[in-house]
Amino acid sequence: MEVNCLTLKDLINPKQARLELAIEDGENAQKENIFVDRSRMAPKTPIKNEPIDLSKQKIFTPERNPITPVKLVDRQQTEPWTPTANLKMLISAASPDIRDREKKKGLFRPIENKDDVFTDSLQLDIVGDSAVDEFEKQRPSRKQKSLGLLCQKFLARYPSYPLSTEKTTISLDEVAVSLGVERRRIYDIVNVLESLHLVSRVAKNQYGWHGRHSLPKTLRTLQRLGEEQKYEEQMAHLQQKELDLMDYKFGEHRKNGYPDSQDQQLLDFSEPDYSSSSANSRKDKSLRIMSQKFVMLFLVSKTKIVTLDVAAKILIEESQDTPDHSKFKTKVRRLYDIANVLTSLALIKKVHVTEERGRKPAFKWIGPVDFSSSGSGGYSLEIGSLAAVYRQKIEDNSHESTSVSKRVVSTAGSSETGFPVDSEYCVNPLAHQVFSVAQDLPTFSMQNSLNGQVGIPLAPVSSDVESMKPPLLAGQSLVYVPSTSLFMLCASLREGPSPESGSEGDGRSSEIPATAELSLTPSSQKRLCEDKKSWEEHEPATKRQSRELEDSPLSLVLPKKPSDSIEFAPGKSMGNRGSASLEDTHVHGPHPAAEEVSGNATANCFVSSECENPSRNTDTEKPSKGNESTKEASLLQYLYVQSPAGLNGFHALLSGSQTPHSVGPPSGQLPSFSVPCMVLPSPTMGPFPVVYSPAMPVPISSAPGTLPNTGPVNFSLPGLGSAAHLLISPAAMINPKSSTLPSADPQFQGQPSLHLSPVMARSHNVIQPESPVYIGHPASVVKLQQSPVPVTPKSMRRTHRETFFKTPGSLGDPVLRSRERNQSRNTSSAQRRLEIPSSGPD
DNA sequence: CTCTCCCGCCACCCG
DNA sequence: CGGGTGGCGGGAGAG
Repeated sequence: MEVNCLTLKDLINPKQARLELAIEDGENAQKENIFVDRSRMAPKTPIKNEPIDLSKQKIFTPERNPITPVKLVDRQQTEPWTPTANLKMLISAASPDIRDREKKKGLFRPIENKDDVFTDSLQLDIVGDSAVDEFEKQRPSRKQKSLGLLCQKFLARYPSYPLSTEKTTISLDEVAVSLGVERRRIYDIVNVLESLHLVSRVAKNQYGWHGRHSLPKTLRTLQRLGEEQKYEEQMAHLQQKELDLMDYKFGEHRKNGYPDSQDQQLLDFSEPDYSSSSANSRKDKSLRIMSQKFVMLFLVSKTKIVTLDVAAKILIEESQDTPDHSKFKTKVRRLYDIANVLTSLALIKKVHVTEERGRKPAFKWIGPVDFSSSGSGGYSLEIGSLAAVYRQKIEDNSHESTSVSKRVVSTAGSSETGFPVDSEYCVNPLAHQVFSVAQDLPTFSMQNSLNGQVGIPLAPVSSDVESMKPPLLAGQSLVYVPSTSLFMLCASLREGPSPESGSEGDGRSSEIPATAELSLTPSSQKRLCEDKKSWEEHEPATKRQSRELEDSPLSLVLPKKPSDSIEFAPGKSMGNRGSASLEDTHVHGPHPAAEEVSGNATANCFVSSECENPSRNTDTEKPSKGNESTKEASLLQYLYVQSPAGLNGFHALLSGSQTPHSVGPPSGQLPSFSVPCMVLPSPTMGPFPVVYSPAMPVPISSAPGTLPNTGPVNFSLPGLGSAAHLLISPAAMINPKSSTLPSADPQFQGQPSLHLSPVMARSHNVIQPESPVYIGHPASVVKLQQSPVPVTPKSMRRTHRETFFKTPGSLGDPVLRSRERNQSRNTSSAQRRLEIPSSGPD
């Protein structure tokens, strides 16, 4: 009720309402960090504040950050109505229908306006005087209402990696109100999130927020399922067909007898982690299932690119729907909805695939890949049928000219992987891929690569690696193309495919039995769910964390922000060696520029040590590691590789001593490679050498616990400053994209960074802007730049937040606030509602 | 034009 | 039955 009042009030006098809110904020800010605060704070900490649309939004610029709250306030005061409000008014005036509609939605609208207002205000600041632009932006364009944006807002409310102890409940009503949308839209978001286990239904109108902790696991499961479903095959089949037939007729493929029957149930493993009683009674949950299948397609795809039409066709086939055009159309619509959510999760990114036929909308998986199915290795690619040769051109929307057209020959087994695309984005940089990439690199624009991010395959994906991996050569593993200022570091850790898989399976099994079992049957899946559930619910946080490590929240991590730059598994933060080591490293190494080598070595040592020490991988290791690492460091040997001509002065140091403990190629063919390596960029790159020391040897799967362990990758940039060091967890490297993208997706990435030490943050801040790696990504840059200051409160804050959950410093954090708010809400829904008015509408 | 996908009607289902 | 859910597809904005 009160909510209504509030909204009405707002409606009547938005400005006033806003002020009131502000006041309240001030009052309550400390106990309740509310959105309101957020909005105000936003200027300071843009990151959390606004969900940034990775793919779409270019609007946001660093400038925004500087904005001071004061200004914001002033502006608001001076401007009675926000542009958005005006716009809306105009619109409603113009259209009676709209007006009516507005009235109907009256309750929601106000809030929505508020949101818009804030957003607008920010934008305005950015834009400056250009009223026109402002207007344009102000207008509640379709984009502003897009599901993706909405989803980002939604996600912004919750921590990506909530503490295990903390249970966040999501009230659909509340969310809908606070986001100013109809509940219907929230369902769309929640359904997709639920399909990934980011949330689960707790009760009517109530969802539990789980965050991304289990995402890797879920993805792994989906990948496996996808493999079982032979989606890859199906996709290949469809693609091939398209080549052959311009007109695709539904039903043609069915004969293939792809397993479709099980899907429903299998996919249905989305059973909530919370023992949600009611949970999914919905008749079909098709959106959820669709979402899962869609994800599966990416996961099984070698290219990690899925065109909507193919996805739609596969889905239609499976659903046994009559393949009429309308169905197809509808499917595609749904896929867009799903894709929007997935995009806001930084799991996929939009691209276009150009084939003979023309350009097709598609999405590329940019999320974590380290979770790779590896384990069982069960399903080997037997895609002999794929022997289709097709040429695809993938364009990254984000940037103009660069499109790479590649010819992909998929021969049985190996070829598919060869997709340039992957390499392009470095999602899964395999040695061979790297090669191809290198050739193509010139064509890529920085942006592209950046968007895609730099990827270092720390944990080779078994599937991909196995079949395709060519022998690794020192030269191959690292590619640096100065000309484009794009540099890619690719190292594949494991060589022996077989060994890897085996090891992986073992390790994994040991660690996560449930996973191994996933298998095909629905029951198993359910089990999975249950396991997860129990796991989350009952398992001690510490244990859980350790496990999670494997899962790789890490992969998500790319340092958007200084603090974020290094993400560790959330759990890790607590005591994991990984984090500790990193910190130590930072502490030690930061100073001397000269340290490029020595310092790097040190850093590497740490990393390598981790790698070398299998034990560490397991949960056993701890902070103590730092010491050990140091010791070991001394032992490490590096091979200095002169920059190949092509590399333009890029230097690489490879540690020869290291041997992949877990993976250890039987013959030790490429032992040298498995080692962490240091890469020193040439002058081109700038003063700072980049050191990359992936814990290559450890296949993720093989040493699940270690995963994170793989050890952080160190990039040290002596030139930048004394302290400039970048440590990137291997996992992170794997999914550079995600990390990079994160900029768009502040919350996710930002939060994870538990371990960043101030130094780290500092260094990042300094470095990133300049570092080639980051250049391409506008968003990332922004974030990075956010805190030019050596140690930004923000970064610190985050760190604390993540690590300790709640700290004084974190107060300012919107996310945290929201989280807290939610928790408080949990207590009573009624209260929540009450709160909403005041706090909710930020 | 095509691509996207918002919007909200209305059918399901559950309590 | 009422209300929470969510399938579905018309139709319009964006490019």
